[in-house]
Amino acid sequence: MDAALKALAEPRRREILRLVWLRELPATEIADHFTEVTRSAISQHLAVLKTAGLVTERRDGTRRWYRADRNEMKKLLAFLDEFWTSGLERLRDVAEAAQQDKEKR
Amino acid sequence: MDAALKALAEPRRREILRLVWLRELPATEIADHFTEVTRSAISQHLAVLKTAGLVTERRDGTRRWYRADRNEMKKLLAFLDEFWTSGLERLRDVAEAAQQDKEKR
DNA sequence: CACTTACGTAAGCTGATGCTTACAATCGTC
DNA sequence: GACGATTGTAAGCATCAGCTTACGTAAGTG
Repeated sequence: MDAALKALAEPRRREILRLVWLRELPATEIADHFTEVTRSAISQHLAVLKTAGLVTERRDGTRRWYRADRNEMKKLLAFLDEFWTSGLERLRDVAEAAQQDKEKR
Repeated sequence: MDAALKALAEPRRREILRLVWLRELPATEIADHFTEVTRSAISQHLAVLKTAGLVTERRDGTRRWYRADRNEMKKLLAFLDEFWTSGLERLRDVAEAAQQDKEKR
């Protein structure tokens, strides 16, 4: 989850994720979309996305097909959403802080 | 928005954001929550969060009070959500890719 | 006006990260 | 089995990011 967030912090990787969001693509074809960077760089980005769980790899002969693992993105959204929803839970911490304030004075 | 995502990729900054999510806190008090890092480091993290628009700063005498700007997080959630919802829009790209495939063969 | 408190910031170190240029490995084809 | 295609990977480099220490600054306090 932490890895997913870090992976998404990179614009190039977000672009890759967009490419394989709705369709499966072989590595070369993904790399072809990026004219300013080497195929090797894209390969490394794909590795990061894969270990972050954001894409899956399927081997077929000499090709490797990549596709977005939407489930991981779903988890990420849930995690960030937690910042909102579980605010109530953190009221405990607020209470503690208020107590500490009191003790300080 | 890009900056916000990068800012959130750092665990320490997420922790800070949690601290000021529901209440306003002065810089020193925020730093006190982190025993493994210097106050200076936290100050720098706060600067990052601020330029990313994730927190706001309010000066009062010698103190600076920080608080989460939930609006920015909302924008971020909307952006990530777009990965899901506007999948249809990207069908255009899929169609283009299919066309290119055809031409290749 | 000295002194303290509450902070930001400049300088420098170090490890991570994105990139390129080799090279290696695997699979299909002739 | 040689060869081209498709891909990962190792090595090296430059830049970035997080950290510390040291210093600067502005506002309260005696």
